[in-house]
Amino acid sequence: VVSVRNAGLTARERARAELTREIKEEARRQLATSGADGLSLRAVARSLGMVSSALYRYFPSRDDLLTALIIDAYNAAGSAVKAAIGPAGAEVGPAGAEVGPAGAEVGPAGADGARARWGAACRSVRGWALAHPHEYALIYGSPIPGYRAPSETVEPASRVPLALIAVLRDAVATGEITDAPPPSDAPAPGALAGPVAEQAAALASAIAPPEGPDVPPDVLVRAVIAWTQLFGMISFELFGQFVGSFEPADALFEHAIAQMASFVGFR
Amino acid sequence: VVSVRNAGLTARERARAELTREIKEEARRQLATSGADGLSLRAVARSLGMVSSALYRYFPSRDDLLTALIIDAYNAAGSAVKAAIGPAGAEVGPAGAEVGPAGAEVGPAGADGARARWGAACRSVRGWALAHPHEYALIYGSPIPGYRAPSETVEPASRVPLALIAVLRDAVATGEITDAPPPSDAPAPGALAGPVAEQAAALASAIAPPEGPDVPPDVLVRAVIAWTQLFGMISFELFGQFVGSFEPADALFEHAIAQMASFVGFR
DNA sequence: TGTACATCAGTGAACGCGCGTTCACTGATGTAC
DNA sequence: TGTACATCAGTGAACGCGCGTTCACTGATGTAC
Repeated sequence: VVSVRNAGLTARERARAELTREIKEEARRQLATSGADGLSLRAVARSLGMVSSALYRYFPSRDDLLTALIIDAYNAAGSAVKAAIGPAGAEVGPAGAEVGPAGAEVGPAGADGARARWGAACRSVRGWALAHPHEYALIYGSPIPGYRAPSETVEPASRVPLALIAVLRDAVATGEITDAPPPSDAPAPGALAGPVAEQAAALASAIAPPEGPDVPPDVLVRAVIAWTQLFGMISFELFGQFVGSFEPADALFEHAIAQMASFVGFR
Repeated sequence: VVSVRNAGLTARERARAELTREIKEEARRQLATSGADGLSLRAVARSLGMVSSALYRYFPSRDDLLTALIIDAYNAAGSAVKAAIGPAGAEVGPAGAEVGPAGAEVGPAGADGARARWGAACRSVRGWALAHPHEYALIYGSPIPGYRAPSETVEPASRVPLALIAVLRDAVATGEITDAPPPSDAPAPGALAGPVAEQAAALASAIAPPEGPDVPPDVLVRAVIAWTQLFGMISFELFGQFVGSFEPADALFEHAIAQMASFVGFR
């Protein structure tokens, strides 16, 4: 019986899918109190009214359960960002790169302008992190001692960065981002140094779509800086480094997002 | 017997100080393999050739040992930064704030200019983090489940930020930092919004020295953004988010430090 | 300077607990003819 | 449509392990007179 979607699933298969979901859900709940490496198969089984050995029908080991949670978390974060930035922007043809940095006011990329989409992406990362702090810690916090992430986590981990890059690419295509370094008076510190330029160029061409313009290395590097700023700020907020100064941090985030968007070069 | 320094210490006292040090050292070593919440008193005792109950003569509980490690880590990070920025800059008198943002090339604050000191501070944080990744994770990584940091950790935790602020203050005093927001063409996104302005002003006056100029809120907020950028980038490097793109990250760090120094307003 | 007593460091056994994983098993669900 | 067999989910007991903390104890180090 080849099943399409859900209908053709046998009772056993449906039960298995359901229980797999419930196990992960309960495990996520326990992350909150015990942290990643306090996660206990026995405790999860107990909460589900099962015997601990039964879980081995669903996950061959504790680490595999952890891997599943990590992949889910990356996917959830990626989906949040993708939903925030909306559909892919203007589908420019292969030769759309010559718009120049002094375009009109309204960028035609997607429903919103590129700057707004970038801001929405940043906000959505923070929003997801605040709503799921333990899953955030799972993927962006300290590594779990004794756990080696298998290669299946690599692709999910790239979803957020790729979504951000998509915004960059659209912005470059529509001229909503200025290629030149941000107007700093001193000429020296703004220029891309050797190794960074190489790494950025390599990355830019690795992620270049089959057709359409590249993201210039300058832009890419500035975006990486903004990206690390965002995650640093989220980590500080979640992990308590702001207590007594910038808490609540909502306003600080809005300010930082705007500043860093300008820094990246968004018009 | 009132002891001065080390001389007047009794043999018992010296032995106790020595063993306390060794226990913490061994515990730090174990952080590397087991992580913070895998830290085991029994394992530490075993490595030291003692029986586990003996440790209770030195630390009343596992959490107290953790607290000691956390305080040590904060202090070590703080010392690294303080050593990097060198002696406090130009000791300007109470009315040294009127230098204006268009000063001369060579800033007379300390041995180096303020921009160089800021850069050195950033580099020293990263250097310390790379040399002590597990202690970095202990204080700046995900919170340890079930552990509540006692209030004694608050003061050590403030050492790094206070050191950075000292650089800012010196720079403001000597006019090595431009108060105006970084030259962004759009006027709106650069301005400080309501709540951030208030939080920044409150913080600025809370940390103001008895005499001498304040750090303007704009500068403070931009420095916070740069500060979170630095820690975000360090965390990404240590926790493995850069693998395959910007690794090794030395050049990226140098570039980011320069860019963010300009962003903060350092001349 | 020497003795009597108090303080302290470290021992070893024990309490009570939780963990991941394996294994032989029972009973239900699915499949092939 | 019904039967025989294979697959799978869940059980319960067990293995071997490690943990934090307490407690009564021995022996060494320090202190007061």
